[in-house]
Amino acid sequence: MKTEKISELTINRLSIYLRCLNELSEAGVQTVSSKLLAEQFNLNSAQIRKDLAYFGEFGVRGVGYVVEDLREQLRGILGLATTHRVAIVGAGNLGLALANYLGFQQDSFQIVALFDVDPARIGLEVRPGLVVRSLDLLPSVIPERQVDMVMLTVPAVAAESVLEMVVQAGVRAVLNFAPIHLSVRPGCKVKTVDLSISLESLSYFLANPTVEPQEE
Amino acid sequence: MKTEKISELTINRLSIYLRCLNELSEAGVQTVSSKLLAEQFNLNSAQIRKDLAYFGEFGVRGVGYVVEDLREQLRGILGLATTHRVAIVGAGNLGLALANYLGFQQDSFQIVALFDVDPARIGLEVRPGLVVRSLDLLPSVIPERQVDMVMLTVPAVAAESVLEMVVQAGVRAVLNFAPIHLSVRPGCKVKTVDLSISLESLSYFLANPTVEPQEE
DNA sequence: AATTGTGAATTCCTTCACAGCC
DNA sequence: GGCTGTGAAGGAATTCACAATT
Repeated sequence: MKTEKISELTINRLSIYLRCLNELSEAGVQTVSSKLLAEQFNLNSAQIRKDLAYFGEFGVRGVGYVVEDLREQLRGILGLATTHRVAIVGAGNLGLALANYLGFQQDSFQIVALFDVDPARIGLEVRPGLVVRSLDLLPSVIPERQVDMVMLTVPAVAAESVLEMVVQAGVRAVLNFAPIHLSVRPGCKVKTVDLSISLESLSYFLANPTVEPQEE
Repeated sequence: MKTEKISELTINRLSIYLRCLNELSEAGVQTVSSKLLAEQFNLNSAQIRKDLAYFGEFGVRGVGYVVEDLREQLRGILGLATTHRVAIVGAGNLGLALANYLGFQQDSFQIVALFDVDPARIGLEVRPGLVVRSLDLLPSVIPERQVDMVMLTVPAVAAESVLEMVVQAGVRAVLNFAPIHLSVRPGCKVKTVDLSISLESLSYFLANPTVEPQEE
């Protein structure tokens, strides 16, 4: 285990490797080589070995990696061994879609609270046990329900002030869907999913057909 | 205008600059310096100047950039002067949320078709003029409605085969929400928005609190 | 005086290539 | 023989620093 700082790019790839290991495990595969993993997502095998080597020596020379072992290691490294308790702020189309998205419920992320400012939405029971509550209740509900992560699906103009509330309530990880650059706050990690940027990047590609399409 | 290949990172930043210029324009600001722009999203001012310099000399030394001019230039470069016609494949929670998301409708992206395989969803009128249609109709509807972009909101297992259909129908730009690595197809650009990766990266941060939070 | 545009320097990330091990 | 782990090389992106321009 090195003490070097580990880049976000490496962490993102660990998620990708883990997903693949889950499939291999499902399929009953015992071991896998970095070469085989690399071919799945056209990456370089040395990159995979380097990524993993930041965290330990998980492989067996001449053999590869034991699927079950590496899978458990990655789940541990990524903090997925424990379930995260997630709140969604903003019960519009996107917020509700995320609340109902099955991909999260089953796994390591559980939606445990849902907030909005619109009185028309407050009280709506999205599914059994998950009711839209007033944003005013956020400061008390977040510690009460032990929320450790928030998804922000509020309009861009509201995002900065809601982030402030959320950080004050002790949350240290936020996934922001508002198309805006949020100011950096010590101790709180914010990741932004910006659909406009993605769409505009596709638009650029369409407008400039000389450029060959490439991996993002 | 250089002939160098321009990185995806540069293109993404152009979108960010454009959004800021739209706000400045709205506020009636005449000119802006790279330094001021940089401070908005803690970037380096040289980076902004370099990004812009790939496409031309838009600035005035000693003055900065004329907001309206640069705004129009960026809209042109990003292919936003013309409206894109977008189809959504997969009318589940996420697909419907995107179909109703106002952020797109007003701007350069117009949702003009919506597909699903589930008979229970086919025929649903999401809003006036936008009805969920059978996936079987995709090959004919896409050219008919002049769709040039697709958002894929189908389950991961279906994504690869739907992508094949979409590419066959002549679409060259796809925004994929399925948590899977899609194979690269010549002439078609695919961008993936992978929420699991984002969430797991936040989870890593929570599990490793020694690391300082940083810009994504 | 202020700010752009850009070569040079730096930092960061990826790939190569091979010693070491099973 | 096959595959990992890693130092060294190579490549890409960012930042510095300054000449050029208004």
